[in-house]
Amino acid sequence: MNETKQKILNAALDLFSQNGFSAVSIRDICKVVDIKESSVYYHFKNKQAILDELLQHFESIATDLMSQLEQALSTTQKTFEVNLFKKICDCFFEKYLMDEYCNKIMRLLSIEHFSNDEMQKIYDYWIFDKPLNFQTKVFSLLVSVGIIKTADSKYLAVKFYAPIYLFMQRWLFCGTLTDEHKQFFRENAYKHINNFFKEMAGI
Amino acid sequence: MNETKQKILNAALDLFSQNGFSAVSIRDICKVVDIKESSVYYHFKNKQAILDELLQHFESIATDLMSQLEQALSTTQKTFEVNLFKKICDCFFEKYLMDEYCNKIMRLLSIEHFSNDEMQKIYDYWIFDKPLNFQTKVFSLLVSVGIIKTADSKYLAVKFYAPIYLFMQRWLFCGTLTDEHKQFFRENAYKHINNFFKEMAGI
Amino acid sequence: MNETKQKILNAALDLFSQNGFSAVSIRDICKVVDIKESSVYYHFKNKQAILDELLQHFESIATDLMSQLEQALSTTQKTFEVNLFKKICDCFFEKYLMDEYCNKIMRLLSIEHFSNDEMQKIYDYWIFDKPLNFQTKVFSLLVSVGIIKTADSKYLAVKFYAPIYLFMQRWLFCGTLTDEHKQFFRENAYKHINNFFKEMAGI
Amino acid sequence: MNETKQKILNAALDLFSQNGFSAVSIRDICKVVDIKESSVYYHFKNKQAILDELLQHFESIATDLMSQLEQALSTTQKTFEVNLFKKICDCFFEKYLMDEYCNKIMRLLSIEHFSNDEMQKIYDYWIFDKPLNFQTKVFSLLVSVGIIKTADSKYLAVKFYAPIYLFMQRWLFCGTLTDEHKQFFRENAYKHINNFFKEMAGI
DNA sequence: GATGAATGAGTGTTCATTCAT
DNA sequence: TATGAATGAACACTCATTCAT
Repeated sequence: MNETKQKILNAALDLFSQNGFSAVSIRDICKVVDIKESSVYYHFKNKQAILDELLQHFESIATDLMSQLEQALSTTQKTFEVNLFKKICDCFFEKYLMDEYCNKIMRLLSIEHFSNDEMQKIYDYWIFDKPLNFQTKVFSLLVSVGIIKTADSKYLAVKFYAPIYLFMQRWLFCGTLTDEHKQFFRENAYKHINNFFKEMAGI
Repeated sequence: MNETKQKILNAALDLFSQNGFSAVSIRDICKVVDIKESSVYYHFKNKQAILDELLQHFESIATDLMSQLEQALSTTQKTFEVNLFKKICDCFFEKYLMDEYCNKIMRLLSIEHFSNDEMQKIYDYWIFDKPLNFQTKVFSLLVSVGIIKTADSKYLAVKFYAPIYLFMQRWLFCGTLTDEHKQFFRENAYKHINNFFKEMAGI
Repeated sequence: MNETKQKILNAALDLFSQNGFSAVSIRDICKVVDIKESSVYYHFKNKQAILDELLQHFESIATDLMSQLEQALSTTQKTFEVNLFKKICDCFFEKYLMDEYCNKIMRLLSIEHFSNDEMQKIYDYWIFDKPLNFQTKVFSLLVSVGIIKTADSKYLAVKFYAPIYLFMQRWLFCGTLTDEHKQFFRENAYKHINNFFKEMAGI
Repeated sequence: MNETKQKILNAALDLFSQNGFSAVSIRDICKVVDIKESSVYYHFKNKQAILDELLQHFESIATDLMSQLEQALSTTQKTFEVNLFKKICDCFFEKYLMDEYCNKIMRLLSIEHFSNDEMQKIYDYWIFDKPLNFQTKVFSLLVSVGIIKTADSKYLAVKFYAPIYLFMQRWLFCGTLTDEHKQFFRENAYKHINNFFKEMAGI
């Protein structure tokens, strides 16, 4: 892709994820990229088009990761459960929640989903519905193979995901995404996951 | 308080909670209150002052409610646990999370905490730290009196609060605060609480 | 009416009538009125609203003049024909075609009616249809009282009005409306009218 | 001529004649021709140069037609009057007023002559002065050979041309040049011409 | 208490044009 | 021949704020 266009996208993502779409002006972006405002309109139809391209790219990444997970889930047999778990850690935590690009988009969605219907939809889908649905399927599997006794896999998914979501909001979606914050998130999240499965096994 | 001033505060809160502080103009507020823009400046130094007064009012409410809870906690003895539970439901759920005023402020904080340091602090304190701390104390009590075996009350607090927080974000802080959304939240939250204490008792 | 608002309307009319609506910027108007651009938006919702107010004022003037003429026509009897003729000269020529305000609007319409549907309608109505209709009625009357033999009053109206329309375009709607141009128009128009009625009488 | 250049000229004429010169952007033209904006500047020095070339072409066409008419007039003798009449219908009506190219230019001139001195001159010359002058000469001839009694051939020219000019404005220079409009014009114009000469003969 | 009037700074966007390739 | 990339100047419009009344 064109170099300037990519710079604009990068700068826009940085700024949007920190202040939201509407609070960032074309001028702000241009200051970072060091081009004139009119030049932006060579690469993008309008401000919204920058956002659209960022969101579209995010959705293609997220779609890909999620389909990898679905794939892993559908091919999982008793003996491969460990692999599924590893895949979830890799695709959902590292490459999704903690990935710099995805994370910035999520913070942007967190800001704008209040006043923008389209972003509300994307937010709900990728932050709530999709993860919870997938995790529900995972727990259904664990129930069906007898690892877990409880039948309400939907509630299990909430119990599993809610603390992670809380840590996300606490450490990943606040201010600048520092390594420190990332570390806080990782520690708390993994501690929770371990505890969760320990208790699960206990039941 | 002056009637017009109160009208301005009400209109501002409505609009701020739906679109965020910076996305709402003085014009927008005045359209609702049916006054001229310059009149606002008789009652408030500037736009920020409206926000400040709203936040201050929220903090006084929240402080009061929380101190009621702390009070209830400190006077709780074995026999009064049910009263404490009722108090939490009343002061934390009904009068705090689901109270119209508090809820609007929280949604406003949810929007603006990304780009505003002061609101970030208020958000973290009243949405994360304060509730989690209080609930940690409650679980400590329950442990100390032998109702609960597990010792990690901090993690218990997260496990208890995180689903509620997720439901808040899902049903209370999205779009307009309809009775339907409130009902969704209430159902899901209370179902979780009941399940939580059932499991707790089981352990 | 507010003084500044009136100044804006005057300046806008001057500029619009010379260059057309879209070729005139808010800046241009402000330079003339000596106010800042943002001040315009205190008095008018947007640029279009200035135009709308000008057109509306024109239409109220024109409506009034035309209803005076219709009135005069309906009360005309054989002996009052001279009065009707005088009324037409006064209301149609002096106060309509050659009136400064109306004339400027007509020139503006002449420019913009090509690319603006609403203005096309106004142009057609006030420049073509209304005058031709009225004049057709006048000739019908003259036929009915036996002054004129020919029955095709519609064509008579065209023959009467077309040269006037041509002189309008030639002298009134070109460049600045100077007294010289006005005089050219008046001379040619009245010469035509006299000739026209002389021939009429002859037939 | 270069193919692309011709395409640009065609597209420009279409657009200019509908919206005027300044309301049409290089972008608009390029969208039609399907080239990039910068390419235009290979063929033309600037936007104005496109207009100049269009106008120049029109003037050469018009000059040619008019000199044909002058030629026809100068060689006309009593017996050839019918041929002159036919020539006028052909060269002035069909190939000039109703010719697609000329018509578009005339509409463009009609729009821009208000704010552009050069186009004002061209407009006056080719729409008013030249036709009226020629027709004056024709009527002088008709007077000199005794067909017409009246001596004021200038006024005769106006009486002849003004209705045609009015029909032009009414049917040819408004909106898109449809066949329907063309037909309206033709009917009304020829009806006028016939009537005109009938009356003439009668006198 | 309230408002009419004004304004400086800023916003997204369009446009004709240039120039190296 | 054509275009990718850039830009300065302009545009309509918004906004928070001020101040005299």
